[in-house]
Amino acid sequence: MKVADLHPWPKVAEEALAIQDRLRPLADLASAGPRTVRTVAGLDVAYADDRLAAAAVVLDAETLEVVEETTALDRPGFPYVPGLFAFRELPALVGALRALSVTPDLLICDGHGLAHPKRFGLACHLGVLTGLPSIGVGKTRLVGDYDEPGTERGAWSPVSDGGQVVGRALRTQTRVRPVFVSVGHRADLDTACAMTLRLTPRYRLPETTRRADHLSRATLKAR
DNA sequence: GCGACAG
DNA sequence: ATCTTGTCGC
Repeated sequence: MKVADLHPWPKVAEEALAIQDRLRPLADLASAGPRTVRTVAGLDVAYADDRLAAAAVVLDAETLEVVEETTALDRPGFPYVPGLFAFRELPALVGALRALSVTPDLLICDGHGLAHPKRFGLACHLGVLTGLPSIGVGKTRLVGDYDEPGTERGAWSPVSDGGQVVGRALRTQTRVRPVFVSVGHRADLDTACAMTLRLTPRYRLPETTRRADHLSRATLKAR
């Protein structure tokens, strides 16, 4: 699939922050989620020494069967800095997405979207770059306060930051710690949570990110 | 000055 | 993210 060019890529935090400020207005956080979601793409990155491997796995949203999977190798071009995480993984992720022959209906990112200090996490950034609906499903909180949701699968509670609801703590498995769902681009929070639940029939994390996680690690070992 | 801090 | 042994449980 086609993805907008990244250049110029920032080298330091100051430049990265400027890019976030410039792209933030382009994120569509208001419109309703896609009407029909037939395919969903999971994305993840694995690290080793001075290398990283990104993987994109497209699943049939109905059967959860693999439709296509791609990978891309890269070198760390930016350090890990909370809030600027996207600048570390985006190049590799975009590489994997460009290798895809199909265009997924929704992107499931391993990290946050709106639930970010500048309201422009990885999911927003990737959504703007691809123009595709995207959501963020993180394993831990980055910003915001929230009450522990009920113990049953499906229970959730809002995550608020600066007097604004930026996402939800969603229980995907009964008595298992929740995941953090937030909007990225062209998707609403209800749809994001509904999709997350559809993708977690058995485990805490979406089947999409689990598959992408395995593939990225295997790719790193293979070379 | 002391915590908090996606992966 | 990654480094790591054993251990509890299906």
